[in-house]
Amino acid sequence: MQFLKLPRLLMPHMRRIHLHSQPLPSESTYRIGGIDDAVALIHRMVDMHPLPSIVEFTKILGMIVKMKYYATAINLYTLMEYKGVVPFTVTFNILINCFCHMGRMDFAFSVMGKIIKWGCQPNVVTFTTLMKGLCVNDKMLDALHIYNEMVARRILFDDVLYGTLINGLCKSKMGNTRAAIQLLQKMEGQLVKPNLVMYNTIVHCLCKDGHINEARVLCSKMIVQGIFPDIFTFSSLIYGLCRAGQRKEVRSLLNGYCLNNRVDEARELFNLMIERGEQHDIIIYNILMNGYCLNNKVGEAKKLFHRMIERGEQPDIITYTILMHGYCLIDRVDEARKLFHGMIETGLVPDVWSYNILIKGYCKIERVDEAMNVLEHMFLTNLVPNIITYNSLVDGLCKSGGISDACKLVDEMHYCGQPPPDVTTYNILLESLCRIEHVDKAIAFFKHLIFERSFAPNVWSYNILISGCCKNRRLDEAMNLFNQMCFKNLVPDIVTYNILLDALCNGQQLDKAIALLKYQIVDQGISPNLRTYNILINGLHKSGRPKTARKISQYLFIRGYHPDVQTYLINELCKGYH
DNA sequence: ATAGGGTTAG
Repeated sequence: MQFLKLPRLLMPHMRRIHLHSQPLPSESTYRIGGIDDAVALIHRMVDMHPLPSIVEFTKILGMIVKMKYYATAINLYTLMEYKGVVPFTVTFNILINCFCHMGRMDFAFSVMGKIIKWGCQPNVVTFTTLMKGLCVNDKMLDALHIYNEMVARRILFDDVLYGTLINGLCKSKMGNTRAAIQLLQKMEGQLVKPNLVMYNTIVHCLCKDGHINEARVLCSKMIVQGIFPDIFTFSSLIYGLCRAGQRKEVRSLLNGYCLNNRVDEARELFNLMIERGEQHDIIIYNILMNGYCLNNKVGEAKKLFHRMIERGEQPDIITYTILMHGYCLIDRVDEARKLFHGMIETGLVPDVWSYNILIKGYCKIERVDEAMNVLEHMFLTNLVPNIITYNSLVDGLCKSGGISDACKLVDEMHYCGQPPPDVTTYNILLESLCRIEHVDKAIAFFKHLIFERSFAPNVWSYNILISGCCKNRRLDEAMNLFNQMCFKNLVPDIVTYNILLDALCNGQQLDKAIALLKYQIVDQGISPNLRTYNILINGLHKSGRPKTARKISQYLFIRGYHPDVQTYLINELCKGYH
């Protein structure tokens, strides 16, 4: 792995900068140790007579950008221009890159005007930089427009431009991986050929989205073309196989785990890699171990853990956290704790994340006192808990019946605020109030929060209260809350509608439920989920209307919504949840 | 040689 880690060690500040063109009287080489050195150097250079060449200035600006000091780079450029340094295209490209990273696409575009003003020509790099900026700032349509603009200006595309575009397509909110694949296919007969970066980009996206089979097809294609998978390709595939079949919403409902049998395929791939002597590293071990943990095979994960140590790989903090999480998922928190101490013994310093896993674990098995002890331990080591730490504790306190302690903790957060409570903190309390105490108390507390603590409720907050009202058969109040949330421009989601549908079905108002489904859910473009299906069909069957149930099934089916065997199974598992 | 694409895990 030395090979891969090397570039990371070669940080910009380790480089030496040579001012061959205009040496200073005393020395011709500067050591740039950090951002301060770079800034100081530019300040000295702008006052030299004659001025050093623009190439030297641009080199240093480039280093500053690599250190991610975008605003600094821009300020220094302004100083340079003021002192009479004449920029060229490369300098402008750096500026555009800075503005893109700062999310200021308006300024990035204004640099284009500057380029023309200074008599320079934008080149393929200029456009690639702009395109990347538009992609990451979620303006994919404008990015495609850049592409057309380049065609009009007859600027030749190169592999980096295509790589940028492919990545943009894959990651855009439209999730257009298919378009990216099409673009790749179109390139095959062209001058610029698809390369490893482009394939890896698409394979990674396909795997993340769970389209593991398509990713494999693409891998075969790249091999046929003589492009061989590297460590990134393998890690994407292994990650994809570990997560295959795991639906995010279900995973969260089932407290993080959901079974699939493709982890074994992931392991086969891993073994294949090792047999072939491919490069592999700690990250691949971590991905696979996490796959085992999420699929209820902590034992396998632990075996892998020992194996990696035998092979001379040093587990890192993430390795330990993954294993700890695995044990917490099956409620073996003491095992997680042992690992935690083992980690400290090897000289690793636990971070907030690893503490949070332990705290969450103790809360889940209702040993909140020990969770609080862990919090104390965090304070002792001068680690600052984050909002997840506190929210886990608040939830734990609520679930073990200590709602008043939970309120106390939230008050502390509110008054001494490091960190202050967020909307999730309050939602946890509201949910608990609805469940344990009374919905009236929850609503009163809700109002208090809005007026006294300028609480900004979200859709989830309303869902909690609406559900609370419905469970107490107070449909009118539920509808009032529903209207209130719409009035606040909060858009009800499928969870909101499922709550209402459930209430209508329970209140024998099935025709209203059907109208809600047709005119407020489907017509508004909201996708019904499995739960929606189940609520309605069950409701209709219970009311002795099997014909209507079939009609509704058909209605949903022809619109592309249909449950399969697995979804029914999941529905059964998730009963009682919305 | 100064500018632009994929950095995967909790």
